Amino acid sequence: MYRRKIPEMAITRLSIYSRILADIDDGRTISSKELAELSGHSDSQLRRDLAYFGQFGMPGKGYQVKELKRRIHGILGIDRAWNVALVGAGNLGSALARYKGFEEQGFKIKAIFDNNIRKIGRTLGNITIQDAEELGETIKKRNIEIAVITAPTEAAQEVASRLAEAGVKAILNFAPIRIFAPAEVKLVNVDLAIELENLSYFLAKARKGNDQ
Amino acid sequence: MYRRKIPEMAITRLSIYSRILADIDDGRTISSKELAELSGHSDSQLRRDLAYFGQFGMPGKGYQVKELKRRIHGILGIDRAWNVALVGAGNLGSALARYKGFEEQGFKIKAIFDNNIRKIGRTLGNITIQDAEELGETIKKRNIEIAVITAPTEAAQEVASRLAEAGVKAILNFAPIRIFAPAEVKLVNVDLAIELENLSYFLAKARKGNDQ
DNA sequence: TAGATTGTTAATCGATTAACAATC
DNA sequence: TAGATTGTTAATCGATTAACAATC
Repeated sequence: MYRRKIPEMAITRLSIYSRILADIDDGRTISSKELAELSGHSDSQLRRDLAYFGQFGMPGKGYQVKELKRRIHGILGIDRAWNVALVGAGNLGSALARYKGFEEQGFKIKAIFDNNIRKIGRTLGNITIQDAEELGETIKKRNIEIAVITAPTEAAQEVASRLAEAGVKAILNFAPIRIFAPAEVKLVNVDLAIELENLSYFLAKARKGNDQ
Repeated sequence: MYRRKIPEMAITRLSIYSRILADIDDGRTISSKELAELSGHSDSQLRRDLAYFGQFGMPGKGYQVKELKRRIHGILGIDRAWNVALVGAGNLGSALARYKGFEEQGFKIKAIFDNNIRKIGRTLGNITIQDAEELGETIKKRNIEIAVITAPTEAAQEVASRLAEAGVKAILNFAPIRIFAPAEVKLVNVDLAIELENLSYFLAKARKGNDQ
């Protein structure tokens, strides 16, 4: 086992392997070749990705599916539940609050905040929307470590700062703006406009007659 | 101007530069150093990203903001409007349909499909939800080139195949599954669970006492 | 002209792939 | 044992960074 800097993409791929493994029987073994093909990567890369974290397989046999799942879940931190707060109960926030997939993966929404007086007190997926003023106190009280920002662009930085101050350790930001957080807070951005622009770039390029 | 393979990340960064430039006055010039700082990259990288597409600046002066915006918009294909279809009018689909940001960037939702009889005929952000059966015909009739899949996981591959067959050129897939499309269809996946798992990986690592 | 800043090359860095000895 | 497949090294590939001649 040798630990260097681990490429972020390797973590993303571990999530993908884990997704594929979920549909595979615990009792059997699987080779790096088979699992790699199912997930759209090379066997070489899969073995390399796993090697960052130790030895998992049996030469000549492959990987014990049950054990491999367990190890990958441990690495990804999804062998336990995480408490999550959602800030911003607009369209996207509401959709995420109702999305079953999070709960299934162990991400439990424990608080939802908004500053719109008409939304405060209503419930969303059986969580009561709270006044954003209560953010700091609630986050501490409910041991919330992950926050999802679905607030409007103008409010995003202020929200991020307050989340960091309240002790949140990781932020998933959907506001289309660069936000700053202390170095100890892990920040990931999901920007839907950027994804669409990626598509339109390819379309425009194809139109101009370049080689894909 | 020299054209090699252009890193996908360079395109993502162009979107970010474009976002920053939107708030900057058309009349002035801006140096690679200033724009790079505002967007969180290096000046060297910014010049490199632009260089893939030609010469934009004036040595000694910097870039004319108005012209730079125009060129980047052209590269990204956001100097025109694109017709978009949304497949799946559930929570996420509804949120995206109501999201103003798309329209502003020139991504115009021209059709929404679902196969739930109770949803068909209702409207979402002034588009009438249509029966998914009408997908092929409608896509052709309305010149839709981009589709967004917000259908359930089980339906995603079938939807993608029908979209490709109908002539869609690019697909943004929100279903947490690997889908296949013909090589000429550009496919981008946005997977919320993977993003959250990226966060939990870092949290779990920090817990185990490793260096961030 | 002197100062500033580009566009581009060459050097560096990091990630992926190929190959294979070790091992079941 | 023969065949299969791992874990890891070395080679390759690609992206980022540093440096600077060209230019305004």
